[in-house]
Amino acid sequence: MSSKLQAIRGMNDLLPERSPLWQYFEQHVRQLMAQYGYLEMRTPVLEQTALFKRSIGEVTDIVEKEMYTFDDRNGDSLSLRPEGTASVVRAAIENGLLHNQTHRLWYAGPMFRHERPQKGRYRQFHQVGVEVFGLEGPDIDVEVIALSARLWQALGLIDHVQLEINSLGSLEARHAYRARLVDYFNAHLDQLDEDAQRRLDSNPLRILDSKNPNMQALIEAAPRLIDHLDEASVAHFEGLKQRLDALGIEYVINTRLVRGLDYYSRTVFEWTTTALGSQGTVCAGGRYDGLVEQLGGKTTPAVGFAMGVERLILLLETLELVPKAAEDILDVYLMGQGEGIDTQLLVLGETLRTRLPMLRAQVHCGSGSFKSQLKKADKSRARFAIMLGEDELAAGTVTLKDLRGEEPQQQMDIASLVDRLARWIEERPADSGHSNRV
RNA sequence: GUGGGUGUAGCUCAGUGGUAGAGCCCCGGAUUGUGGCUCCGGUGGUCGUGGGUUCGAUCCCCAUCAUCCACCCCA
Repeated sequence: MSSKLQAIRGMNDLLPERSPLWQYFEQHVRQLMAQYGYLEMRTPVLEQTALFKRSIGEVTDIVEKEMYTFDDRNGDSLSLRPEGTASVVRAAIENGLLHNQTHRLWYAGPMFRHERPQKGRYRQFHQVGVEVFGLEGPDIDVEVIALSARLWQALGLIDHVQLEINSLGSLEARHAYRARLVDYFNAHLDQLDEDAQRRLDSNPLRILDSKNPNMQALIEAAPRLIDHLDEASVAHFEGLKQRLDALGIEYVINTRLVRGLDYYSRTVFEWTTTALGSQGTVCAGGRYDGLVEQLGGKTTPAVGFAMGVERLILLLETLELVPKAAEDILDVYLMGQGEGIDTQLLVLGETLRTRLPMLRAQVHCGSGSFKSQLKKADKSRARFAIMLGEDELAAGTVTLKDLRGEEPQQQMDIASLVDRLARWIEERPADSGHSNRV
């Protein structure tokens, strides 16, 4: 077995059969970002380990036991990025993007965490994220949430996800609350399970997230972060809710909603689903006003989110929300039989692609009976077969066969063929099936 | 990192202590150059890997790797 070459655990190949699905999703993302005027940022997958230690938090699980960290040949400690925000902030600082400017940015790409793989969770996984710098009001928080809501709308997911919001308050308010919470739990130490006792030191806010039914009463009675916010954060949160209401975006306030990463403050939100088992969060984000400064830039308010692409695609598949047309990759399949026909097919294919750049055409290569070629044409999911044989060659025509409709096949010259296919391109279904839904 | 389930054909899975099967897929055929439905035929597997028990293991045992689900963590 040791000699067998295989992919690294938790790292998956995207097979051709599934790539149209990903492209369907990615096209919606690109269109969405364009709609809001967000610009794409691309950063390396490798960074200095120190970047993540300083941003995510030295004692978080992600940094302590889930990062792919190794020494470079010259002894520098490098890490594969476990998330996108730290890199974007680093790049923004390094390239001077944050000097009294605002930026609305997005990114997409692979992230790496050494976790035990399970449904919707892999060691190399993909995120699409948004980061906005230089804007401090709840208005931009709402824009970012509205942007994500629009994506769910476009993908047909809006009825299957729920928005949860909370406020973590200022850093000071949160630290003060954290102390109160630790006191509270310390007073009831005997009721805490093993996990909770461990978290009491590392991340006490996470105890509020516990799924242990035996602790729910204790958690219910715990002091609530939302009751201990500073005044400015309360106003910010009110502003957030008021604007969400104005946009008709439904939400629930989840006072137990916290973040695994240290850099968040004030607004936090999560889009969740019940359709994916235990990996219910498909998108999460919030405000991180302190991070830029923490990483050496000048104080800059910031807000953003990241979504898990694998989880969203899984959700689309589970709910059967991917329009069939998204998996059609061909309009026409060119085939035929006879002396020198293969060359004629290649020529015709190139002619059609030149005349109709939007046409998706594939030419049959290799041998095969007429029957088997037609079978391949059918399998290819192309709408039409274009057939060329000795008859057509002699007459200077081609035969167009509609593989999916009622119309009988027809012999025609090339000009008519181009006209007919041009009409098809006009009427063929867009693969963005849900975007027109109200 | 912890617990449990599963590894047999490209895919989904049966199966037996005496070296293996189905369906789908793929290929070919059912009169000339016509797919989808049907029928017939065919290709294809060192039964995840290594070791042990045994006269003999795909089957029992151990280990290992992979995968799935949950915990943990998180998008």
